[in-house]
Amino acid sequence: MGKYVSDQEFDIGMTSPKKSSELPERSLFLFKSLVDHFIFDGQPVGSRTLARDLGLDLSAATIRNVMSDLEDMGLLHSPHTSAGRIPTARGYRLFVDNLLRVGDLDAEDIDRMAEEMESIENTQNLMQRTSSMLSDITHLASVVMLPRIEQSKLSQVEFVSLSDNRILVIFVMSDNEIQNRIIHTARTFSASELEQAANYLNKMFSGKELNEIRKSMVAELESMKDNVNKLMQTAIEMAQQAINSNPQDDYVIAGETNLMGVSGWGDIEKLKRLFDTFNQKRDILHLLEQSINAKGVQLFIGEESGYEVLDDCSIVTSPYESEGQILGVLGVIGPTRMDYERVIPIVDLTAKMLGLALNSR
Amino acid sequence: MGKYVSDQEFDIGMTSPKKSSELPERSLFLFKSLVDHFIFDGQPVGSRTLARDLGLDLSAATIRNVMSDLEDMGLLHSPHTSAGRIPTARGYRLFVDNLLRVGDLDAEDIDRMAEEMESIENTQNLMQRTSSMLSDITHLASVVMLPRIEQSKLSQVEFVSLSDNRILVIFVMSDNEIQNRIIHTARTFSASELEQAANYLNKMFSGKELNEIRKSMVAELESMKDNVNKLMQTAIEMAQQAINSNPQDDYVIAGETNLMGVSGWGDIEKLKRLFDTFNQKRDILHLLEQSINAKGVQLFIGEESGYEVLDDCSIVTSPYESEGQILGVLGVIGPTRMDYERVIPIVDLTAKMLGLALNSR
DNA sequence: TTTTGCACTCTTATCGTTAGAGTGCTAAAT
DNA sequence: ATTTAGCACTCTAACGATAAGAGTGCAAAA
Repeated sequence: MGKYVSDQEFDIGMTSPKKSSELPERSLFLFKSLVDHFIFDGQPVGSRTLARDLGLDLSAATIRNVMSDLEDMGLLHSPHTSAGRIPTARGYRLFVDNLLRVGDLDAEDIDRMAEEMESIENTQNLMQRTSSMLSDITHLASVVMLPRIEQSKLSQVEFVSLSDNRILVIFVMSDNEIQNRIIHTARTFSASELEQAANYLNKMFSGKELNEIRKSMVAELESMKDNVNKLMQTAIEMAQQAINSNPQDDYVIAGETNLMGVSGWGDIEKLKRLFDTFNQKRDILHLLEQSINAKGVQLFIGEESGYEVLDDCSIVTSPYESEGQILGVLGVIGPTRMDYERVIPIVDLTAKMLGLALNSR
Repeated sequence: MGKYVSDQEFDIGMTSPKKSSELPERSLFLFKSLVDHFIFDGQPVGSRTLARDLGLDLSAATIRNVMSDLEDMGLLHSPHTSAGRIPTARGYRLFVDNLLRVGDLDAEDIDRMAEEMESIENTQNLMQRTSSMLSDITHLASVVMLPRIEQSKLSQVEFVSLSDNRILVIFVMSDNEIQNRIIHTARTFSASELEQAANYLNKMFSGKELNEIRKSMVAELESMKDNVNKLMQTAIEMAQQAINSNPQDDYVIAGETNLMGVSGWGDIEKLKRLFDTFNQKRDILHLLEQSINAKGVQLFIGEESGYEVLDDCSIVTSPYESEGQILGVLGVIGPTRMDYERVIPIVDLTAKMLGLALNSR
């Protein structure tokens, strides 16, 4: 298996891309160096350090002037007078939009990942493992939104009669995922009635997406009112009921603990709020859904996410798709000061590989 | 619904219960007061405070003498010379074994809990919600071990043929839990063959526990060698295969974040190790399994658990059972300095209610 | 435009000091 | 024989002063 080479320019922007011509070459170079430096060791970086570490023939004072300009433009920020400077959210944005050169991936990581993904049969497990691998490789927290079952296709319906008017409804989805629900019916149905109903539904809906099915069902129910095949009606109501109550979890998360002990993350109260947010899932889910129609990797840097708890976080997401159909979103969550050059291609590739793994089913 | 009144003496001890006669009444009283005090506000408590807060006609000096004795016996411990004293693990042990008077529960909590439990149909969800409620009420982290599927009874087996030699095996368990697995077969089976096989298995094994089934299967396979009903043999192998791969999670956990920001829990590295332990599940599971044959509530205080990460924690567990059969263990994890008088009856009751909820299915 | 020099600011670490809390011990009191 | 009072002692936490170090900004020189 070959090395990963980014095969597209990442469209990472939410804001219109800055014209880099607004800034002289040198300022940009210094800026990038500063961000690199800060990402590396997490300390505010001052003019001296930069002058020393860069091979350039520039004095600290010159660099100070440049930095002062950059600060005026809102790209840098000083925690206090005698500290160095750190990038602002806008600074990171410029950095990832215009300055970033995403690296290649370690071929070994890729092989391991591909191998493991192929060996997993169950979709739920696949998502779980994908998330684990993603967080292991990036050393960040990782989330994988589960594929919307509405968007996967129904492959087969079966009814199994249990005791006492209880019927087990089984939906076999095209990705081998099984959905099942026990429903209670008004009267008892015979085995042949159930078989008949299942046949009907299979003929009718097999191969269709669940949300498609949901729509046509309403019409179906109408046209059937007088037709009076009571069983059919009940069967469809059953299926309706089974679709509507969708208790599946919305995403899996892994490696949250990687966020503990991130330098500068000393505040335990903040950390608690962050973890609570993960557990409630609602906010994170909204955020992920915003990326579901993005063409590729997407970033939310600091306050850009719009959620206060995530102010010190960056989120890197990518939708994953199978057979041209977007199924969900995955991504990582980490400190704004994360190694974007490394993380972005990893997220990108993971999404693609997950798509492939889902394809081969 | 009435108030909860403890209907048994909790057998909480791991060590042989201390004879309280070894200590004079007054010392015991002072000791209990000190523990109460420390549990309440988390600060080491000194002789002055105790003398003041207790109505007793004792000077601080006297109390100091008593405390000194208690310290010699390993029940108390001073963080440093000029701090007050705090209970040791052995101290807590004495406290819960001999000094504890468990309180009654808030009737409102009980009603809410019972109501919610009844309304949940799916076992997995029941466990999840039970854990959430338990952590909400106690403000601690809570774990609920999932019922061993080996110990729940098989109610029905069904085979559904999918395309390409793939067969969906469905086990309907007595608690309405559904187990299913897709298996691959060497050849294609007709619908009637599958039905026949299912009928056979149902007749053979319905109403039996899975571990029981597993045992008899081996014998079954032997006796069938020459009998040559190939289908049967395959069917049994299928079921065997389905039972063996048991991908279910071992426990659910809720409210971990309650452990963040516990006073004295400032060390973020420790916290990370604790959360990692939760995620790996292995150690916690071992611990829970130790309580599976206890008669009732069981406590592991501080180092008693034997796991270093849990040195500052206490774990309160109780097995839950349904129809006389022990199904699993639930419990809470919190700082050693937790409100035992409140927590113990809650854990006890939750286990009982979970048992009841499982019964009525 | 860049650099040098310098005054200035702010953080961090260190040290000494002090106040307060709590102990342990001894001698007196009950 | 207990209990209490008195007192010296220890340790922590808080405060302030001080000094070192890092980094800035600005003005004047290169």
